[in-house]
Amino acid sequence: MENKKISINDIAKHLNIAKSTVSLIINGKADERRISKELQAKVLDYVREVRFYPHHLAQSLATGRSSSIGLIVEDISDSFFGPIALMIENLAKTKGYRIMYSSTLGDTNTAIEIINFFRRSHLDGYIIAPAKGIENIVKEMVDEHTPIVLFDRDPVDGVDFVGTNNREAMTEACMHLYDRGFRNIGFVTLESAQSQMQDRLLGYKETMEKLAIDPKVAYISFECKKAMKQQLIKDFLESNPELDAIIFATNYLCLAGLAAINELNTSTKMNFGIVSFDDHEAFNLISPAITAIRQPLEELSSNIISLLLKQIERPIRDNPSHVVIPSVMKERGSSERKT
Amino acid sequence: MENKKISINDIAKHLNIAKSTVSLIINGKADERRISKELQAKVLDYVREVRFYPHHLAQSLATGRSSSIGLIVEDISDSFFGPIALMIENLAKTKGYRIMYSSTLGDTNTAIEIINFFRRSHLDGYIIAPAKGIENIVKEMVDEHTPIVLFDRDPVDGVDFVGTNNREAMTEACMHLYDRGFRNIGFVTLESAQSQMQDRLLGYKETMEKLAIDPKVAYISFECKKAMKQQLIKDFLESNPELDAIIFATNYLCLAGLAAINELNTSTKMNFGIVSFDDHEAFNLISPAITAIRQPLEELSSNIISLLLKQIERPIRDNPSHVVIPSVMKERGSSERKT
DNA sequence: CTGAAAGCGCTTACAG
DNA sequence: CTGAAAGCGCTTACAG
Repeated sequence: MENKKISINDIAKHLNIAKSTVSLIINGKADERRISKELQAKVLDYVREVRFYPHHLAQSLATGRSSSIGLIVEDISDSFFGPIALMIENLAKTKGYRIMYSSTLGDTNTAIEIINFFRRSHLDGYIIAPAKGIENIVKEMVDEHTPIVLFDRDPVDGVDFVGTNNREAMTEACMHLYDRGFRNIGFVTLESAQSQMQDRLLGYKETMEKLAIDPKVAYISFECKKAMKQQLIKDFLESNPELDAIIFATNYLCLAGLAAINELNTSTKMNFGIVSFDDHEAFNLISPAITAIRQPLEELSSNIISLLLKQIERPIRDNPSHVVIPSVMKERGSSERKT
Repeated sequence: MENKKISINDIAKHLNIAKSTVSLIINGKADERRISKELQAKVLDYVREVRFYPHHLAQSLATGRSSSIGLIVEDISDSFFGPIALMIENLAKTKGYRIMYSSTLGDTNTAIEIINFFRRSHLDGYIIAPAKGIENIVKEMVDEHTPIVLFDRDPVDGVDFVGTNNREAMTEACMHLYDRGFRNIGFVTLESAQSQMQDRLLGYKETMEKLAIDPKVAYISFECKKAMKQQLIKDFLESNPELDAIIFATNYLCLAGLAAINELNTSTKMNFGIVSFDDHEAFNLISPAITAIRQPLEELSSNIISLLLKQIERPIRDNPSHVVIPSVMKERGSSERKT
């Protein structure tokens, strides 16, 4: 009750000094303005006594800096974006920035709404895993000199980007299976125009061509429910009985695929080669354990945040960075030599 | 470049009217103030033309409402908090609120820092899965009439709370295993004073006593790495060879435990009863599939947000709510009748 | 029907 | 060494 929002004015009044003086002292600019140590101590003591914290919004409005970063991902509960969000938050926190986040669920309109909503807060910077169709709004922001880093997919010309080597990693996965004796390698991917998915597809197709293997691809819609995904993959497997290995373009497709494989008769699934793009905490527990292409989440996160902070601190935009951090394959039982 | 931050002032100047008029029109209060339709149209057209969006911070400062909610969880990348965060965000969005989130990683000091950081922004409300030792700061906020809802653990007297029936659900899990012939049921839990963990432990101990079964409990530290957790569980199993079933107090403990069990010799793990508190997307894929106690994430989320919005909209605090939403057990292969 | 003024809680030249 | 003033971009009584 009595704790009714104290302000810098109240403090100034109580201490009989100007509020500018209070502001300077609180912000550690007292020495450079040569304010007496006694006054400083007096103010700081009182500030502590009444537990005064400057109002962030007012500070932001006055300084033009919000100390907040907008993080826009596809799905915060996803096993790729969740950990990245956590790491980015922790890194940002050490530099005094907080995170405002939002999930687009891959929808263009949602993404645009979120971005515009965030822009009204004049955040200091944006980290975005872009949904399709937001190139224009991103360019608008760049034109306004808003610090912005894209990641994971769909780089935009002239904008900092951080991602992994999807195509090469997929090539490696294909060769890995081939080297271990698998000759009929299928690919289960999302029906998606996003660049990271296209690159994975491309890596697969190229390599199949090089190996003179007939490519077999299942395209699954992102929107359909898990049970539906599972059914579609099952259909795919049943109509392509010659397949002896499958590469999944994402870990949740792999999970759905494993459920599908479990439904098939045992003979089919014996000695079936499997590789997943993106690791998963449960891949080690399934038998056989699932071989996975792991994205280096920590390095992705640290590159993202450091590029953004560089832009925030030095708004003179130099050449945009395009950082590619290679994924590494973690071999497990599911891709052991075909016997 | 030319897009340099237009303001309500610029608009007023350009149109030769007062900025208060612009403000009223933008906020849809033009009719009630009987501003001519022509003026309204003129202003709105111009606003659209120059793509003007009111500065959120300035609005907040003037109105005292930030339209933002602080969400403080233990770990945003966790399979419990991630989905809850997503659902809360989506529900909040429909009411015009955005989310600022942060992860405490269970650390008291981190939690207090985060809360104080957020408080400086004078957010409209807070949703918190409390870390230990933040009761005082929570009470402080309540005294200041800050809308706040706690969830998942450690309710505080006089503060709205949403959680599940940990104790009863654990009792159910114990009885479930007992009914299926398991007679030596162990319990693997976190070394944690959090109420939800204590309640699960209590449910286990009580039921064991009732069943005249000797309780066997492993306490694992939250901080230790996954490999370490796995090792500790393995030790526990080896030193208690009579166990024929295990209940895990969280899903990630279960994942670590499954890895531990995999390392044991095959005879031990055959016909071993397993139940996990909290479901996991991979539990269906492991064989046998893992029986789990599922928390109703959607209902938890919707209750949390609606309690908070009620507080925000009607700051006259009435009796605090304490909502308990029962979990339901999903039976799978890992708890089939012992043969 | 519309405008001038005060205020939200800060910061930052500027002046002395 | 310290204070008075203007301003950040809004909203909201108040006045006419």
